[in-house]
Amino acid sequence: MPGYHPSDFEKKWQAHWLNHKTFRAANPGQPGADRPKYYVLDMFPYPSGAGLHVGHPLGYIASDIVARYKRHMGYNVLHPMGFDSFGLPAEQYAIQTGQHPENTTRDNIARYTEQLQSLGFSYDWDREVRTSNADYYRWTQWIFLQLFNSWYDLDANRARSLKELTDAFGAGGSAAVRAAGDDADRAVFTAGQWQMFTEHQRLETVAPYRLAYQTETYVNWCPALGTVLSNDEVKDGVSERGGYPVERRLMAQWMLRITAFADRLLRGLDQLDWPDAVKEMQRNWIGRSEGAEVRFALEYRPTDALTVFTTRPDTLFGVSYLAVAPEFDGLDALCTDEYRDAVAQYVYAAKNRSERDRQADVKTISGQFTGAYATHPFTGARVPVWVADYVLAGYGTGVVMAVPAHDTRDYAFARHFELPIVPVIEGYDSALNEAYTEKSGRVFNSGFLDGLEVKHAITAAIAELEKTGQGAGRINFRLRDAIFGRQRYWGEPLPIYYAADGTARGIAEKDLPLTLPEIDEYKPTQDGNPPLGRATDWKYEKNGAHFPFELSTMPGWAGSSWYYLRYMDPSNPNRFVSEEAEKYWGEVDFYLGGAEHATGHLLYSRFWYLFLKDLGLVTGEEPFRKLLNQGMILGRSSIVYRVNVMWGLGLDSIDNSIARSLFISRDFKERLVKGGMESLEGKRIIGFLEHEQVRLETEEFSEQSVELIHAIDVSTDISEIKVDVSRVDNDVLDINGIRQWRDEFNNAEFLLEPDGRFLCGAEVEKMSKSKHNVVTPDDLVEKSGADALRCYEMFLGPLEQYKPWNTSGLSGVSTFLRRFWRLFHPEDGDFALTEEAATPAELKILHGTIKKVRDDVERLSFNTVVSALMIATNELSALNCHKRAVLAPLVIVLEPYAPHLAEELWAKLGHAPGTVSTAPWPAVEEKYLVADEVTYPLAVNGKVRSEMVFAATATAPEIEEVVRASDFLAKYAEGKAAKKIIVVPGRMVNVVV
RNA sequence: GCGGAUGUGGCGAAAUUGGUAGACGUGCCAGACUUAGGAUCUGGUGCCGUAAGGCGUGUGGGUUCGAGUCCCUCCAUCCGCACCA
Repeated sequence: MPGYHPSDFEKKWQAHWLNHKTFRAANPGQPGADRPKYYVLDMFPYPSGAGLHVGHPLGYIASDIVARYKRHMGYNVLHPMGFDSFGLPAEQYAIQTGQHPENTTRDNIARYTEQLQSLGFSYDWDREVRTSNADYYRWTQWIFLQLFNSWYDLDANRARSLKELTDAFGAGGSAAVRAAGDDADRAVFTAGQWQMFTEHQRLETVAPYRLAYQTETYVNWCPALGTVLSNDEVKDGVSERGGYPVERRLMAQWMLRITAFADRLLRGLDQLDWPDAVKEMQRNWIGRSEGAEVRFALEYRPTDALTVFTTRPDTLFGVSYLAVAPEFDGLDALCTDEYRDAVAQYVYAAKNRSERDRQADVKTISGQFTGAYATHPFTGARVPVWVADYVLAGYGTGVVMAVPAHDTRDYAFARHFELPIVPVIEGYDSALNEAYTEKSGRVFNSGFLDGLEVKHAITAAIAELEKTGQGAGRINFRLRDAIFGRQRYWGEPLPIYYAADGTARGIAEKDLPLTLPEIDEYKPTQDGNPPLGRATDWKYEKNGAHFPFELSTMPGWAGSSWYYLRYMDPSNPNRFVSEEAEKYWGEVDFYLGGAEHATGHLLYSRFWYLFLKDLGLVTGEEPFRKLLNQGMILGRSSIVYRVNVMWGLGLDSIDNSIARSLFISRDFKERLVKGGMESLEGKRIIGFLEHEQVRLETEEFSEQSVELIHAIDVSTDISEIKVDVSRVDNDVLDINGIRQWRDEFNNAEFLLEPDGRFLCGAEVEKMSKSKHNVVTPDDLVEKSGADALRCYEMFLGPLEQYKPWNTSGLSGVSTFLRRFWRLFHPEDGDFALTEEAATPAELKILHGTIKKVRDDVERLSFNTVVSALMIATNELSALNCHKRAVLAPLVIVLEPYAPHLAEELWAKLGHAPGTVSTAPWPAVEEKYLVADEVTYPLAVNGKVRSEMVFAATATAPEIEEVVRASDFLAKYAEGKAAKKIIVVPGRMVNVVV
């Protein structure tokens, strides 16, 4: 039977592609690798139990279009897919059900794979990676070991191996190196002392230099999940996943020293072709700020000092107090006896306020004087030291110098505690009741800084601090080292064991992978250990002895920080990626994914890449050259409105005692809201009750009604119930369908619009099961085909935008594909094309379309391509064009968007199956692109007076001639002869008289 | 508060360098054809107005012969960060 039926061939081609490995990317040495490479990458999904909804494929479709387009352009395209398969949801499910996360993960991946394949993506499935496979995470563990065995040399500004560090220690002691990290944690020793160190001492000495290290730190502890969360996994004081409360807790944690790379991570952004929003977020997250470190000697212990970080050393003469964070280390020692108790009390209260409370109410000003005084480095004045919870322990030194006149928070604090406010920059006005925070103005009241502009005062102040040894210029970063351990099961085990002397050591490379042990339950142990504490035999065997393994596992972002490298050489047993493959594929040319990974995954990946580069393991500059964020497709929830009414048949039969619920169509709801609840009593509401075929009215009878139902009371507010969107079409509720959906609707009454329909309200929000607004691709593919869905998702609008899903528009692209099909099947019969030569009109359509599609894909404007193809199809239909010369090239142009249809037609055109994807992009013949005619505005002395149409091929002299000969000059230039005629090609003619 | 983005018909949107605003698609209206279907085809559809005509790209202003597009002002919505010294 003829006609366009995608189900006839879509599955066929998908199977063909899979069986023939049509989209296999060639690695160096394989046939095809001589072509230029192009690497198109999707952010791989976490395979959740819910499967894909229509929002998920949006980015995959776009990247697939780019991949397919690049194949036509002659590239060797790497376009892989895999699964980020370690993660919390599978673990939570495992805790609840006892199911091994491996099983649920495997099932979910199977479902994802099936759904992805039904959409016709051109992935090279041979390269699939799964982060939870031991073959994969062995290399995640291996990279961790490299981090564990490296340190960061500030002089060379790169990561280096520990061997080089210990060599340096042996030659020059601890003074021989400058390393990233906190020197306060590190021992000072000479080369001679190093030589005498035992192995244990050496390991202890080296530990605080490592790029993967353990430390006691305040972490976000989530009791409900039994694990530590990173800052970006905590939103508003609750966990991003699950929404459980999160508290601050001091714990020993594995950390990665990402801060060592802060400056390079910041500077690298400049050369990336990424959305500004993402780059800006990363800059913000890294938070570089220039300023100075200033030492304030303590009055009673002049050998000790409080060091502050400030970006405003120019305001030093305006300091009226110092403030330290409640968590500040030497706080207790700082206090005078008189104030010790009060301070302790304050600190206790401050610490017990949860992070959320502290953030929620920044307005409340609190603090406590410590009794201590420091000495001002320039004036020698006494500066009181306070403790205040507006000072953050984690930023700078945990101590600030307060300049109330020029800082909003200091100002509020000083007003509250009646501390002095000393203006030192012109611009402060005490009458305004606010600080003057502009970074401009002239300095006064400030000794040697007087008269300087802020900018110069900053340099001068720093110079003075450095001269007197009381401080120095300093650059501070907001970025914190990344916590790298999770107290949970479903993640990569850290390849670490603890030797008899208690030191943490990496396991030998030959013992990788360290595979997850089987355990009986996935919860933390009774005594609060991570789930791995349940494993029996979780011990490292070395020389016949057994040592305990680390119990925490890696965070979710470990595996995703390097997966794009594994795709290059996915099954290499000897190396995480071979040198040749890494060198060949290089950087990812085009990376597509959600903006939610802006500061997590995308920053960690860059960090790992820079680290691997320092070790000489990768050869590019950055992992992802070009990045694009696809927007989210939102659901359109359908809402029905329910009121409780008392009602009966006819006036006499009202049963006052029985309130029944009634579902009312949207318009009645609006009337009720407008008129208030009384309107059901006071005003006529006419509508049909669905199954009784009578009118519901109030007070007044209607002549047409056979039986009357009186609503006499509305006892409750209108309640809104979200209903399954698959039972709603264009806001019209399928009442029979909804009756079967839920019991509460089964015997419900529905008040209909006069035309007999029941309308739902709508709300646009994230797709989620609980809102019943999820639309899955499966039914749509089944009904309209994958090609239609692909085209439609692109047609929806600009890729980056957030947009609501609306299934009804799908019919438009279905029609387009059917029409395209018909160009090849005249009269909707058999495949038949004529061999006639194309007319100029047809060639104009053809070449215009080839160019338009090419240009639009190049500039990543995916939506306008669909329109262009629709217009071409409609125009060729109107011309009744069924010519091979015109239509064959269009099949290639269509292929990235509708690959199944293209394959089908390509085969019918007589080509070998599966070859359309590599057919060269048709050449554009420019001569067919020009317009027939162009309208020129005609102006006299720059004032437009008229317009004239010229042939598009008309030259400037020809146009001048026509203008001169026309009555234009006589009419608008009052007959004056033209001094000069200026022709702007395609734009305008200006006559100067 | 800081940073980023976006405002165009009933709806999704287009207009790539300033040059006929609203292409294309939905939705709606009318018609054709049909053993009424969520099929196909044709025409119409920015707003006001019977019409002539007028008004129209968030607001107000500016540059220009000409502004959705460039400049300034304000407003609204969304996203990210947020006591970062």
